[in-house]
Amino acid sequence: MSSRRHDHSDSESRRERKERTRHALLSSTLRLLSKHSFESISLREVTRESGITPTAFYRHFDGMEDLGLALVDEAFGTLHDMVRTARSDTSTYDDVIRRSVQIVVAHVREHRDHMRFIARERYGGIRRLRRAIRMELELFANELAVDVSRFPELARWTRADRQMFADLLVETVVSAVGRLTEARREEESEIARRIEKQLRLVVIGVPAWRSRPEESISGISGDSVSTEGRGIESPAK
Amino acid sequence: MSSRRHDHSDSESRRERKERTRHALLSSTLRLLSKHSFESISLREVTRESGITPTAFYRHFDGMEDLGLALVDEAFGTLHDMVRTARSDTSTYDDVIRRSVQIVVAHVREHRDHMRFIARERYGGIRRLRRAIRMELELFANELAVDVSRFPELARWTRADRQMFADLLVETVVSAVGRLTEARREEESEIARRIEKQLRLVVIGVPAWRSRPEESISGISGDSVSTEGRGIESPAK
DNA sequence: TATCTCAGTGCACACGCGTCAACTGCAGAA
DNA sequence: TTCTGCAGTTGACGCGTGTGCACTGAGATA
Repeated sequence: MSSRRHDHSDSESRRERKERTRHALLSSTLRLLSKHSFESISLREVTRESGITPTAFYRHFDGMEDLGLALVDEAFGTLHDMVRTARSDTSTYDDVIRRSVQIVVAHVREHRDHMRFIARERYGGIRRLRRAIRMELELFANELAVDVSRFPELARWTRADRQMFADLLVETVVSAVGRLTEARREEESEIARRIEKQLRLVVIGVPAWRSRPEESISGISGDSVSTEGRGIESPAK
Repeated sequence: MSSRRHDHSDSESRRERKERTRHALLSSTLRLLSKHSFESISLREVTRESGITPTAFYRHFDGMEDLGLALVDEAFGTLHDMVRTARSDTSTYDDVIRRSVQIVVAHVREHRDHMRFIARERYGGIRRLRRAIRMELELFANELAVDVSRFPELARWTRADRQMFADLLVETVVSAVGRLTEARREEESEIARRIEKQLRLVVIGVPAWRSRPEESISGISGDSVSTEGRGIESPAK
């Protein structure tokens, strides 16, 4: 793990040192992000926090936007690991939802800064960052949409409906993650409880789902049957 | 609409002129917000865009944060009007969801900048702004939670469960609003269609809902019954 | 009419910013 | 052992920033 080529290695190789500085830049930025939006963080602030001079920054990144994209990679890297774990665990628990929520909460605890970065900059001021984050989240939703086909109920759905279902789940979780990253420790379990309920409510609607004709959104079509008698009742009066 | 006190009013009163400048500051900021996060917009930029000198800014606001809070008021002002309209319309349509989505889409079209401001700065870098926006959204959710008690099914729920239900609806809509504000006109109807489906899926789960004991989140409790046989089936194998 | 109020101006200040060109010193290749 | 590549430094640049102070001029008041 330490010898490069033959040996004599004493402290650190050149590559290692560079990697260490790069990492310092990333994690300094992450730290600053707990108080400020990415766009309002300056290159100089980051280097100051990392203990290097401003100009040395360019040995690692083209500019702040480039660093931001690297941050997206990093954050989603650990996230993917998490999801892989969650998925393999899944089969051993019959309450998929509860277990998943626990895993998410644990992940937020361990990677709070990464998760905050994702939850925030998804709506942030820098286009390319927003796009990159959204794309990754869409990717998750797509995988999930395929994944849930394992359930017979959902296998009967159209692909589009499964997509919309997965999208709802992902969006709900990401919103909750956003709150979690700002919550104090003792608020976490309350948020966790609520998101678990919300997911459960969504899932519970699955067997009753019946897709509708697609073209009737514009409001011109006459079809206006409410929830088709399977859903909620009409107001008391 | 024009005479102040007796008459002679020619062009504009002092108050009117001041109000006009104030509004210019707000709407300039709103315009700048389409490309940048609030925190990264400078006071000078705003005044430049409004056609006044930087120092005149302070005749209207203490600083940018103060202006931001005024923007929250403004944005939620029009939003409240919208919701009031939506609520009164409700009784005449039996598809509440479809109608509500239409109203939201229309509102986003007409107040795109306000809605983008809300959707973005809800996760933005300035604490007080985030807090103010969240508080207003919570208020909406609370009202909605009370409102849905009109439906017999939901009247039987616990208050906490209605709250979590309203919260899910609000969160889902706000997320969609965030996407809508960035969508091109021809993408709008697709987003609208999806959010309508998502709301419908959530609502369709309502009759099947049964609340659970609250204390079992920590994962120690032995209760691990999945969806109580009412929800989704187990994986195929 | 004369006087007061106050939204907006002009100028100046100290400071933080991103980036440039020239450099230093050391790890690794020859 | 010498040479080279490159992470990091130094110092300077022109520019944008928030804010303080003294001001102006027109609308409101008396």
